[in-house]
Amino acid sequence: MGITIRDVAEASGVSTATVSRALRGLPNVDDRTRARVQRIAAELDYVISPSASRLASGRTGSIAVVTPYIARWFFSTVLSGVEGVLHTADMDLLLTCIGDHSDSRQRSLVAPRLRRRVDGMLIIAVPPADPQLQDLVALDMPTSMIGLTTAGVPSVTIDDVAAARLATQHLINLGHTRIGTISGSPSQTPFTAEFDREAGFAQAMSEANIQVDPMLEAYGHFSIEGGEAAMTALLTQAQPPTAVFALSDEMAFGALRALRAHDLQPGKDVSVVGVDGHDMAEYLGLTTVVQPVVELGRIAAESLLAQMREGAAQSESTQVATQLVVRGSTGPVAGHRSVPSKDAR
Amino acid sequence: MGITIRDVAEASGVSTATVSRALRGLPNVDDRTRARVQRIAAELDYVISPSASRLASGRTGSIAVVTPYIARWFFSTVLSGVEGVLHTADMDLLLTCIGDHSDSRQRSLVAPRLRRRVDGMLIIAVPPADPQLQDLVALDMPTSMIGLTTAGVPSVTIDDVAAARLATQHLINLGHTRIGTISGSPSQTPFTAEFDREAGFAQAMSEANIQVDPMLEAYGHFSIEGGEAAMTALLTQAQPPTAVFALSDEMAFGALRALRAHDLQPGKDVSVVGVDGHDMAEYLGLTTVVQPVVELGRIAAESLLAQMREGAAQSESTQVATQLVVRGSTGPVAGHRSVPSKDAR
DNA sequence: TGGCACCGAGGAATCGGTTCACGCAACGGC
DNA sequence: GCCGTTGCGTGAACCGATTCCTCGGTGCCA
Repeated sequence: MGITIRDVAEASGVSTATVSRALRGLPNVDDRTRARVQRIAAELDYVISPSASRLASGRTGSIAVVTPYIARWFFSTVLSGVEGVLHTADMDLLLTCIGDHSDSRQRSLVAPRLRRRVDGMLIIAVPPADPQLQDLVALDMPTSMIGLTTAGVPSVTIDDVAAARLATQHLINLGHTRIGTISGSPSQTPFTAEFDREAGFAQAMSEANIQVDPMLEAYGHFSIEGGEAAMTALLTQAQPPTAVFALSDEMAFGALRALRAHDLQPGKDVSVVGVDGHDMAEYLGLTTVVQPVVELGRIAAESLLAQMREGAAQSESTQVATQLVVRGSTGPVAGHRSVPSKDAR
Repeated sequence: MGITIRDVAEASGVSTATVSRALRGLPNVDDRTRARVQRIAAELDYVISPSASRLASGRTGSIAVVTPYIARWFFSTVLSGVEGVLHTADMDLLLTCIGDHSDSRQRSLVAPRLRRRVDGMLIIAVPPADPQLQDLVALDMPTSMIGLTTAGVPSVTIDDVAAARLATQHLINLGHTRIGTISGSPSQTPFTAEFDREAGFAQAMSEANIQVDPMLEAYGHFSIEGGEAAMTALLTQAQPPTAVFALSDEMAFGALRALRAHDLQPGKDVSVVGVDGHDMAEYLGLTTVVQPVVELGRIAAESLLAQMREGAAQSESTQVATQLVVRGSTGPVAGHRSVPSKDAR
């Protein structure tokens, strides 16, 4: 059925060893021999058997991408960046979702499955507390993490503290002092970003000597509906905030919707700022701190490949810059003269 | 280094053949023997080598998913459905993007790469005219397509003609007669869905004896910005439409935005209906024909697995039902008494 | 001219499972 | 008591590359 390396060897009158070397561009092959082998391989429509190659060499030529969600914006966008790099590097991309379809007893089956199957892993923003994460790290293979940091594992993230500060300072510069937050949830397993963004918010507030009002903290569970509910809760307070920092764009979207439902105008009656740079943020006129998500995936993939090439030597973590993009959803507090210069840093 | 099947065989005092059968649940193994082997394999922390297994058996245990986009809503959502099924079936999911990163000379490299690497393919909504598509089909392996039909290849789609009719009839029932369309583009390589949705629109119009005005056709390139531009173009006509059928939700989103920019109220001044059931449609109050996208992926994956099990025998194509979901973006034409009963079919 | 390094190439042992073709018992029916 | 099954297992031949070791030949230097 299939053409094997032996067929090519016979047809070109050399040994399989030479064919192997010729086709892979290894040295110790005469240029003319190499050319002939390549031509004959092409004529025969020879395709190498990955299984055999893997077995013999011990390398699988594939990378696992582990993610808690596939369809969510952040994750699929990262994934597209990853795929681009892996594709050009001629690596197979094995997609695995650590999700709820791994019911209780099935959980932690992901790690063993990956054992002899891939040469490296890319882990996208799994909550640090996820029990599967340890199993994965324990595999002790080249790994790079995205939007998630763990001791000893190289990672690519944004500076979430800085991003949150940027967003908060923007509101402060516009004169807001009653600033609410919409964060995830106190009970749910949090993402790394959640901690840091909360910390960044607190920092910015304390730097500006503004007291954080615990009444102005609401939980949006990182979803649109959650954000809407959270904003509604904030609006029905005795002293509602004049501005709100949502820890994610999706929650900010929900907040915008809640405002509309209350006949309030974003950026005028209440300001809303998010973090993420979601595709729809521009569409909805949301001011947000944009992170280069595709880039995150690309860098992590490149870094993983480098790590695999150079050996475990260079395991550095990277932080990518973010950028505040001001749109209509934020504006000066009533009766305040804005200080736009401060935002431009 | 690694524990091999031989180690397990020695430790349990049986041959490798028996270990292989015992661990894979094949017959001709005594229950007690099987239990012992399983226990010892677990104790030794034995993990089978996929490469060796693949080489020997000829099966790869992996499925390629080929898609033109990863980050776009439809594609990532389908993908998540696919992943769920493949994961539970214990199949590896190889993700490949047929994209622009395959520059001219690199193109069509996707198909040969897949040759001896996977047991089957899932192809998501590649434009039928894409030259790579033929190469893939020519591979002649178990395949299932999603949102795309090709002769001889089983596929899972919605009835796009019916979906478009549903959307159009909804507008007609509301009394609209000047109905515009926002479709892809006359020049761009079209998706299968594009043809059918246009056809469905035309059908519904002719059934209602409404003349289609060629002036009311605009091109939105299946993007938000495109949809916005298209709607703007429609609005600046001498006789703008009172309702618009957008061939995709994303274009409909753009249309809504254009309406807002012109201070027109969706569902009151101009009605807009889309097709897709995009996540954000509910958020934006868009009336749309919802297709069960995750389900599409699931069904296609299941069908592919069945096809691989039963041999090429049952290669049926499936059409999944859609549903009109009415929201605020559509409403009766000024001075019309709506006939809601007709929508309920 | 002898010795050495190097280049191009071949032989053959792996890599770690799968599976085919049997072997050996025990068992049941006639 | 004999023979045909049936159930469990074993041996060993693959699967199709990779790669280590070896080897002949050539050019270069001493």
